[in-house]
Amino acid sequence: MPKQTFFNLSQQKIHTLIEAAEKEFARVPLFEASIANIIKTAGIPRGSFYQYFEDKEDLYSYLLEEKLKKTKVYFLALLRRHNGDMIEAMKEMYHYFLTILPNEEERNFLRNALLYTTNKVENSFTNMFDVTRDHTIFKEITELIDTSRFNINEHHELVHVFKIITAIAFHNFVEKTLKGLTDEEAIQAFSTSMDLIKRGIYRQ
Amino acid sequence: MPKQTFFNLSQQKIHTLIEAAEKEFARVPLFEASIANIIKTAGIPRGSFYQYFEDKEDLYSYLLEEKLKKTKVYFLALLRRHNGDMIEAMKEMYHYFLTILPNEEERNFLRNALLYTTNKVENSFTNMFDVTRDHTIFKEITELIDTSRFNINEHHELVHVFKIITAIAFHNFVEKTLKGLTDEEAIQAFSTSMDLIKRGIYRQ
DNA sequence: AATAATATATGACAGTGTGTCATATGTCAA
DNA sequence: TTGACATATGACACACTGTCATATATTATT
Repeated sequence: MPKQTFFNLSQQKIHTLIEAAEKEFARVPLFEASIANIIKTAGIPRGSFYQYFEDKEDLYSYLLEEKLKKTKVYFLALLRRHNGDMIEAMKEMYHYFLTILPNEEERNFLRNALLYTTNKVENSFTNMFDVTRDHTIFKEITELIDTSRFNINEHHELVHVFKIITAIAFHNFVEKTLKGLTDEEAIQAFSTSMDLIKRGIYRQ
Repeated sequence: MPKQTFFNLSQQKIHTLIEAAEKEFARVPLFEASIANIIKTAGIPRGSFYQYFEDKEDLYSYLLEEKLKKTKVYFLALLRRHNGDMIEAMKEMYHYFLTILPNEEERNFLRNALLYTTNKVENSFTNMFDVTRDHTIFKEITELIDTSRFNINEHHELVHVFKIITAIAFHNFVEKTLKGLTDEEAIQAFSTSMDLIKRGIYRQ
């Protein structure tokens, strides 16, 4: 978490800094990103950076979490729109990330995050469902989900269902990027996988 | 790929170098690993390292691929033992990685690989099934798998099934590590997920 | 055996980046 | 006006990387 000093900064300065950081993290993945570059772009002295943040990762985690928060909100909206059909909501989410994301920089940032810190991102997303962490959000989500649709015995299996769906979604995204699949191919592959787990992969 | 010069080295020297590298990559994830450390442990001059490898990643990828090769062979053996039941084979594989892996260093190496280069590892594993890459291995595997068990229409859906299973396995491993779950909890969670996708998550 | 051609070894060095710290400057309450 | 505290700044020590000129070994050629 950034230090209080950072949050005390003027809106203007915060904005400049975040812009500079996003640019750098869109250019290269975290491990290649350099503080030197960020402060050069933002026009602040080296010492100041360490006044605001612990280190590179501190700043990165902050940006990432902010983006994930928005993503979660968006997912909730999708869930509502699809009357609690988790899989349909996720399909649209996937589609959104592939084709509708606004600008190049945003897409590159996401790409770098997913390719090089997959576990961090995936886990943060998955944890939307984790009861032990945040009761309110869990309740909000589970209320939205149409569990009658699911073939589950106990309520806690719902968490597993969500994890399965996201694990597959992330896997597909990574594969798409690494193999250079087209958006259509990726969406098609994801749909196939979703259909498979819907109906079950073993014969009844 | 390491340069020819590396492979021309004496068995002794190769062994020392690999030992040193494995130690370093078990200590920290790739991005924190330092060549300086490896050459110090191996007792070779800096210049020599660059005579053998392109850079840090070159050496790392080589080690990882070697380990993955062995893993794939092991998985094939498991598949045979379980008469082509992919899910049972994967359950045992998961169990093997969690509890039977020989020594601490091996476990840490794996841990760092899976937490920080998940996509690389996961994809290499998944590609066992990729027809476009290596026909022979694909054939060998598909012949082992008892497809009659599966609820699939076309043969290519088999690839999806494998991807789904591995995606979930990797996800669970990462989650186990990050949340510090016990081996039993992790195996239990994985089993639950497998059972869910076997029977299908949607009501028929 | 002498020489040339080629492969390998070595460590000094320039370049780049990180995190720290002593010092300077600003802010605000007593 | 002063002191206490918060913030800003850039020089610096340290760590690591990749390269290159030079030294040495190996093999082929006459």
